[in-house]
Amino acid sequence: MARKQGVKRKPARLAPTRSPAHTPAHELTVSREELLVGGSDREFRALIHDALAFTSRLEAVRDGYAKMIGVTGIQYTMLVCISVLGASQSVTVKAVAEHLKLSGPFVTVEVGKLVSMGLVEKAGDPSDRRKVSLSLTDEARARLAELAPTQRQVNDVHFGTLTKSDFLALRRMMGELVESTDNALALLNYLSTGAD
Amino acid sequence: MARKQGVKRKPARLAPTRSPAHTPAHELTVSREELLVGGSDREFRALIHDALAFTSRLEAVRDGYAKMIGVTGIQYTMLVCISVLGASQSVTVKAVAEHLKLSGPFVTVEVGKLVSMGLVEKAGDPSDRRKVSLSLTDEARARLAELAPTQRQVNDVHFGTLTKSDFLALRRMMGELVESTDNALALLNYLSTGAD
DNA sequence: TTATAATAGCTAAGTTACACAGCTAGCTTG
DNA sequence: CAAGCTAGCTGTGTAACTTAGCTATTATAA
Repeated sequence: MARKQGVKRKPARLAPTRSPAHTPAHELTVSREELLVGGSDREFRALIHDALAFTSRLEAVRDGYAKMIGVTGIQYTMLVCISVLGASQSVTVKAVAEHLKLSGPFVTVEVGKLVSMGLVEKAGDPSDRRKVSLSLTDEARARLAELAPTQRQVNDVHFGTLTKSDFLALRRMMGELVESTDNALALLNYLSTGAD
Repeated sequence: MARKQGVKRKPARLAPTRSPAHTPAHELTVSREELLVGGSDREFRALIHDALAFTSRLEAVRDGYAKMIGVTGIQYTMLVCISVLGASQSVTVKAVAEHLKLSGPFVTVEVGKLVSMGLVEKAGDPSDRRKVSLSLTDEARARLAELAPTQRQVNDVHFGTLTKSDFLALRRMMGELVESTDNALALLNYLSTGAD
């Protein structure tokens, strides 16, 4: 308030710190007994931390693949999404947006870039002319295909510690976690608006 | 080039699509037998998909907490980081950057905002005056603390499907996965520059 | 049949979360 | 004390989003 910045170029020397007296009494961030170890949520916090670190790296890997074929991370994701959805249905902008939980306009813009790069084709839907039907070009399919050997090597290293039963358990847990995630989000929304 | 935009308002009608003839022959993205089910990487892809969805939601939850105490997601993360690291050491900008794998300048800027919000204090380090020592203000600690009841409820729902042994297994796997992640990233980097 | 909603997509204009290059202040060492 | 290192800062750029609001088309109700 009283302090203006920009007046003096060199910042005032900071006062020396007092020693950190820290009462480490974090409050618990979970209460289910299954998730506490020795009454502490330390392991749980560590799990969250690791999970975040893990997928941040997962995204880094994805960005690497993306770069290899000359697109950005989200564009790569959209290419794969169009490829997957396209196997069973006509792919609209809206379908991509919903599947990736992105806004329609954002998909429009990024798909537009992919079109001008020659990686995606837009076709009108004869039955509903508001819709556009998205598909990969042969070029896009080729680029995706040439990534596969790299992906195999990288994934084999990345997931090299998992046993078969680890894999199956992880697969199951992730599925369950994703499902309960919407409930958690809804609860948070309720708590942060209704209550508080 | 030849095409100007803005000249015609209505875009040319798109040609109707050909039906999607899709050869679904995706190439495998893993080769370790432990990660294949019936010779297919479908389950593996689904796992990756779920993992990404899971942490995207985890981040949404985090953003929700952040909003409740009036900061952005990354600022909330930095507050928690300063709190955790501060319990055992003097926290520098660099320490936060390394722990969260962010660039130093980014931490500088965001911490600066937290300082002007009155949530973080910067103090000079008497033993090395290049360093600044970061700590939470009482206000910040109070805001974090008032979040805990919400977090407990949300996390109990979010992770309500995990049994104790699930939790422990997940914790172990995540730890392993995070470790091998650096190797995977290094391999990818090698493959995408050295080779290819 | 005409209003009138909906719906699909698009354009424009932000915002947030980052990174990198390059700078200065302070430390260290020959 | 000059060279070189390190911590932090400033400035600038980019990727990844969002919301508001528009148009074209389709569905619906009066």
